[in-house]
Amino acid sequence: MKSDRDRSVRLLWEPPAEPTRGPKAALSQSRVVEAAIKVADADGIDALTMRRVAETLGNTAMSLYRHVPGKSELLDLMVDAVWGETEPTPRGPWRAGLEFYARQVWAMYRAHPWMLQLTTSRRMPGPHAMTRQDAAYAAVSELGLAPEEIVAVVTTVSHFVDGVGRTMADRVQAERETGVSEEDWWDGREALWEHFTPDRLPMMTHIWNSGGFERLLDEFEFGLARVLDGLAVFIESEERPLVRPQTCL
Amino acid sequence: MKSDRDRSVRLLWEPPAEPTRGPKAALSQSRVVEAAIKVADADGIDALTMRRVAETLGNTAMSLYRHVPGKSELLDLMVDAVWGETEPTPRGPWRAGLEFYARQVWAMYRAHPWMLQLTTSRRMPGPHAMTRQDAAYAAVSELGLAPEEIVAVVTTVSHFVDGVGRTMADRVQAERETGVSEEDWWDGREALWEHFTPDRLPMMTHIWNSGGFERLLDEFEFGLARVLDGLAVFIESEERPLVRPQTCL
DNA sequence: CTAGAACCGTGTACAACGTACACCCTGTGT
DNA sequence: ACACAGGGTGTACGTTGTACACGGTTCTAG
Repeated sequence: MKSDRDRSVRLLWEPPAEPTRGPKAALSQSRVVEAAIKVADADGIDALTMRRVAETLGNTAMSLYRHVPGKSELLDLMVDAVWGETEPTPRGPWRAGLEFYARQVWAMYRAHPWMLQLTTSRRMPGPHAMTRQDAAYAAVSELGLAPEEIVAVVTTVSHFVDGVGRTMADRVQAERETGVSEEDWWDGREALWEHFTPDRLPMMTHIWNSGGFERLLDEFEFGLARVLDGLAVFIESEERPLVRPQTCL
Repeated sequence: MKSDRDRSVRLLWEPPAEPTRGPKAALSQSRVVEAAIKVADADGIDALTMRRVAETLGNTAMSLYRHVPGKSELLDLMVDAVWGETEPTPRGPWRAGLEFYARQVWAMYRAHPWMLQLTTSRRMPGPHAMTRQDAAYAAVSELGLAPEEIVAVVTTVSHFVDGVGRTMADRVQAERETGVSEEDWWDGREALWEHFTPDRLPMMTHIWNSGGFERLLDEFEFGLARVLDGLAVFIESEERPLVRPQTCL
């Protein structure tokens, strides 16, 4: 148990020690991670099998296990490698900082939608993810907020970006799996439209008939502006209401 | 293809036709869906196998296929059944309405965290999910918003709730899989704390030392209040800036 | 300079998954 | 009475992660 967890920590935070003996390795940890990211980018997280990664490297599945303890740890490494591609939030006014952070994460999710399909909570955090988050905290560090308020503010932005990202990622995956674009998919749904009757779905039919679904606003841009507006209200208010968790599961 | 999609629509929107001939069925579509939800609630979405569901019903795996076309469609049915457990948003002031909607969805996610691990975008929407969303649109229908603005406002709330829900769901799943509570997990991470040095992670060590991570604010309550504040700024402003998508993937 | 340890990659094998298929049994409409 | 529609079972296949034993390669200790 303990050794397992310590091993995972070392795996992410310390560079792999290179051996002094044995034949020269054709593979390496970074090459495996790189290849795995490429596979996930190209064909989605479901296509990421050990056999497939090995194949793109010209080796067999079991060869990967010399460089990576298992698939779960490979995912850890992939996640942190992708975080490493982002820019840390620079110092500056809080709103610009949070916006920068949000855009970086959003760009990351767009480039690697599979990131959102990986469970993140208990996954071991790596150094890149941590430093990026640290820089985001720094963006709101000089507003006189309590420490827990700093965390809450950044977390709120993260949750929003995660939310938009997830629906985007789902869309990408669905398009890849079915080979049908979002529009074509919904167009082919005559059997569904039959159930769109004004008595059952009054608002939806109204929005539909007035073309509201055809000229949608940008989900990310719209939502981000609102979230930052809301945080501004909080940050600029004199007395800030503290919200403590009561039964937070 | 076409018949496939039409079949999925009928599966969700029309009650299953009951047969006139043949032996009395021990199972039924609703019993299968019910059992599947119970399994997912108890042991997570990964434990939801056809064999396992059948077992809890006292049957074999293949028997399920008489009542459900396949696992994917079973998931569709589970999702819509859970939506059916929520209250539709009542009429009233917009802010109370959106708050009600957010709390309903949040409660739904807390009761069934696996909902957030299912891909939602291309999943066939069922009648319950649709009517709930319709009622949410209705909450902001009388503010003089353009149709696409109505959609954007509700979508923003949804994205936030999805975001909080996801981290909550991840936490629940991790606790179940490892049998270790969130606190114990992080406590056992000495090897990780060694890397928490002020030069690498200045903000995090500062927040940590001042105990900010130990008295966190309620993520849902805090974030929801900010998001609604931000939407209020938008709704009450005279000229609303329209944000159109440019290259939305 | 040589023996052996350390290391790299391979091949085989297993359990668990969704589900296609062939089968037998049960009950109703003609 | 009988055909047949429908319910449930047993077997089997392909795919997944990975444990294990093995053979080849290179550096280090004696």
